Amino acid sequence: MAQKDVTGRLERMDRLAARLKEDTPSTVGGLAAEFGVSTRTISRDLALMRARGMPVDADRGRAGGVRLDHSWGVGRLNLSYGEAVDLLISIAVAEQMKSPMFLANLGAVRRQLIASFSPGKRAEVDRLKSRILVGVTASSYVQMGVTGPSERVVQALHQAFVDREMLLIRYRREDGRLSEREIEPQYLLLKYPVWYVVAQDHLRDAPRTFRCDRIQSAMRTGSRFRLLPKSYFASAFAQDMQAN
Amino acid sequence: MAQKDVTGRLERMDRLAARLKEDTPSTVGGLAAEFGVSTRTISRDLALMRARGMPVDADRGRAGGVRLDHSWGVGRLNLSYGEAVDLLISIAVAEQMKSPMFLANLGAVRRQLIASFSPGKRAEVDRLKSRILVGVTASSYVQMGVTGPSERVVQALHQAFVDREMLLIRYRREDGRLSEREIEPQYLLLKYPVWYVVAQDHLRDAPRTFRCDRIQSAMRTGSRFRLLPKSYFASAFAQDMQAN
DNA sequence: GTAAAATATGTCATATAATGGCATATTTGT
DNA sequence: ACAAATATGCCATTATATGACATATTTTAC
Repeated sequence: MAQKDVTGRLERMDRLAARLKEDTPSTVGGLAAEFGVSTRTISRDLALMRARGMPVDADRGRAGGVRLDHSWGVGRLNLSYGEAVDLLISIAVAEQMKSPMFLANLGAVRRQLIASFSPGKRAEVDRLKSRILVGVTASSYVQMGVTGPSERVVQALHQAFVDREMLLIRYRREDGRLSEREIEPQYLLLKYPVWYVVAQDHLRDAPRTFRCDRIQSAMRTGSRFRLLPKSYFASAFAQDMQAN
Repeated sequence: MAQKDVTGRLERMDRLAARLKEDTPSTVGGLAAEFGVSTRTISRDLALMRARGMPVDADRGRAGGVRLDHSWGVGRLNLSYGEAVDLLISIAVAEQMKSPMFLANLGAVRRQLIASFSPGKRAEVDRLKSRILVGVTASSYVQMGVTGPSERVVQALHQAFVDREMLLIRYRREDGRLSEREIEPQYLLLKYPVWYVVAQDHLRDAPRTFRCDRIQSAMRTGSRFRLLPKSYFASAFAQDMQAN
């Protein structure tokens, strides 16, 4: 049944940790029987886990037992760089959206997430975060005309924004006409529920703002651009210059 | 410098994993020197890490070396139950808000999070999630009058909602008058940016909806309530009965 | 095309660590 | 007072990890 070939102790400690997380009452004796080792060994394993920072609680005496402190590690996530960045930014955006329900514990998550980056990456993520702005909520008039943007467009825009890559887009202007442009997605602006791209437009060589749900298609070009200061786009941020 | 007393191999493997995550070029020989063990030992450690699921990549030949696959575990989070629940729910809400920027990778995070729960907890969280509804965005008229709800109120409400505890609130009605009530916070409804509590009101023994930012103070009572079906609150959800 | 630099894996003797079986101290509920 | 639990020390025994060496394989630089 149980595969015993993976190098005994590590394997057992993993299973022990998983077992403790289940939050069912356990005693050293019971665990020993379950894992087919002596109680002395389980005791030693638990001591080791404590030494390695797991808050293993134990009650002595009758009806005692071993538990994992309730505050600890029910969920253990292993995030790739992309996932970590998206999560961090989503939390930052949510916090700026001032609708604080369920955000109480997310500050702690954000801090943990930031701490897990190396200093270099941390600076990179900070820079990224500072390029996302949250403005006032869109007017009812604008909201009427909102259509969910296509998934493929969002995907391409997202990647290009993160990687600072130029983007070829087909854009439907307010008057309904289509135009094709090459843009540098410098900033993103959320006026819920609408996202805008604040970009340098290569067609006119001037700053312009695009509504994401009006972008018909987007293709990455592969060539990167240099960041321009917010002041260059001042007009785009008009009433929204509150954000960090 | 380095503490060698913690039980050799586990400690070394931890440090090795941390070292690989730093993403600086490494070779088996270099690591062996760094950790003061033989190359054979490092090789064995790496093999073990692979067996345990870490994607350790290796290039043979000149200028080869060992790396951690880029898709893997930059950020490692250890979430308490409360944090995991809040995160999960926030992601679920964000996904329902149909503003998909930066949500691309969050599906994967959500799945990982769900997988980390035991089946019992999972059912519990599902039930919780189904008690949160996302409706249409608030009208401009309503948005004008929005004030950020007090942090303490949100905290208490949040806890009471999660724990299904009755709540004593002081509520400022639309006409400005204050009233004191005992409510059962059964459902939460987000019409961005405003949260509503859909509750059973003990004062009138009838369903009522409260705007969170109008709640002046909230105090938990400690006694729990039983869930009522959505149909009981049908009127409250009027035009918003889209959500899960 | 060959040599050098890297990983990968096998084997064996040996050093080290893990284990079980005690014994004993301590806590705690009945 | 007793029983049931954790906590820890000690020691002989066993299992595992380690290093040294050997060899195969892959890749790049020259």
